[in-house]
Amino acid sequence: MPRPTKQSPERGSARIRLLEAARDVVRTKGFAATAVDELCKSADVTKGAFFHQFGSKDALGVAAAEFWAETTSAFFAAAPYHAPSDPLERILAYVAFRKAIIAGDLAEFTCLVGTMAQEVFASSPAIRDACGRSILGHAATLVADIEAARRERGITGDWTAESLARHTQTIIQGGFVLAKAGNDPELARESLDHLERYIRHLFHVTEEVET
Amino acid sequence: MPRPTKQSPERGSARIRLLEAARDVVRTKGFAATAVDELCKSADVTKGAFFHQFGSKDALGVAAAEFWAETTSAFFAAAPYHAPSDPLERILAYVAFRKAIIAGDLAEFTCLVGTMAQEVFASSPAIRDACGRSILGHAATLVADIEAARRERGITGDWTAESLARHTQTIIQGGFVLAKAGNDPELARESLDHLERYIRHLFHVTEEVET
DNA sequence: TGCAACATACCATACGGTCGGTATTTATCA
DNA sequence: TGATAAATACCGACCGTATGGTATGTTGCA
Repeated sequence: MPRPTKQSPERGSARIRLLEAARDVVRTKGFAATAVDELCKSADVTKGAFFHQFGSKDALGVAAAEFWAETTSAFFAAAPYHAPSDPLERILAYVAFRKAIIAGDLAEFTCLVGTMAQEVFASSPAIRDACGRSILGHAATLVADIEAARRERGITGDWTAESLARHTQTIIQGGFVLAKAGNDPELARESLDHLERYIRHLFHVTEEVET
Repeated sequence: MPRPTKQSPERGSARIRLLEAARDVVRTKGFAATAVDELCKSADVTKGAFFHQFGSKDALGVAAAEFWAETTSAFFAAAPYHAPSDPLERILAYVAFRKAIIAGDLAEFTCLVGTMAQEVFASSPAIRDACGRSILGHAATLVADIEAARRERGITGDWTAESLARHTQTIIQGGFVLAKAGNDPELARESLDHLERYIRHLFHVTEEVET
């Protein structure tokens, strides 16, 4: 419920500015190492505003995970990989898109909720669950295309569309871990190449897919 | 250089006890959220001993990552997956072994250095690099078998043994992230099933491998 | 007039780290 | 061999700061 005023047009945006600051700072330093004061400074907001908007640092964590889920789902919904008419092509375009957006600084393309989940899975169930909903919710957006591709091409096998969708997220998240540990984004990209190869294998397509 | 005495036989083990405590506590709470005092209490050691052994909390982090690298490499060197005479079978046995040891509490089977790397990749290059060496060093232990299997079976393709070895670690690390986020170890196991299927595909083996 | 949205000063505690001191082992040398 | 010096391993009280959180006041709109 932000409310801008005439004298200070920035007023009311404190919540969103804090969520954006959390997204940027926490992705870089982790949740525990990020101080509330630091977020306030980064968002140019006072501590009073912080604790007015979020009752606690934990609540900010939950809100940040939900904010992440909202913004990323909007981002991926608008992404160009949905364009192909063939569902398998859409899936492969998704993988290519995920690979393409791995660029620049590590903290810019890695995943907020994946990082937070690793840190707080035991100490803060609320944050953990919000992270889980974000990751698994995103995985769920891939299921329909996988199932459609499977039906269309008469693919059988002892795997489910849901599990393959989650597997893509496993590889993306794991790629981020390797990229951070090795300080090299290429480590994340190369695993997406393996994922693409795996998917082509599953659907018996070794070359380019034609509609 | 620990040195036990007659009066206190526990003496000298402070360093190792601290490293073991770090392994257990940091895996559960993360590095930043783990206080030095807490490690001392958990290891039944005084703060003086801590800062005598490790000049700083950061140095403890580096030592913990190196300790992890040493203990895990000994663990995997002694593991039964090396038994098969066929290299491809050894690789598949490795994947099966990684799947088998995913049991019990999340903090018991997840990876210390993967967790730490995510947290400190930007704030502590020393810890990050130690984590990177542990993960990539472990990946390197798989390369020889992958190359042997490839040679033996005349497999070609636009992928390298090194990259496939790293890909296995991507899937393991990513599986841990999903397992934590979803609070369900099965999420890690199911991705290892996909990895097994992928490897079989790569080597044109769809059923059991016979020597 | 009431209430949401701040702002500011303040607080108790927890944190990483320091420091002077002691006990025990090891190296040195007459 | 025995006295002694040097070094290692450890103890525990203390320190300055940073931290999450609170209490109280102010502003501006409905």
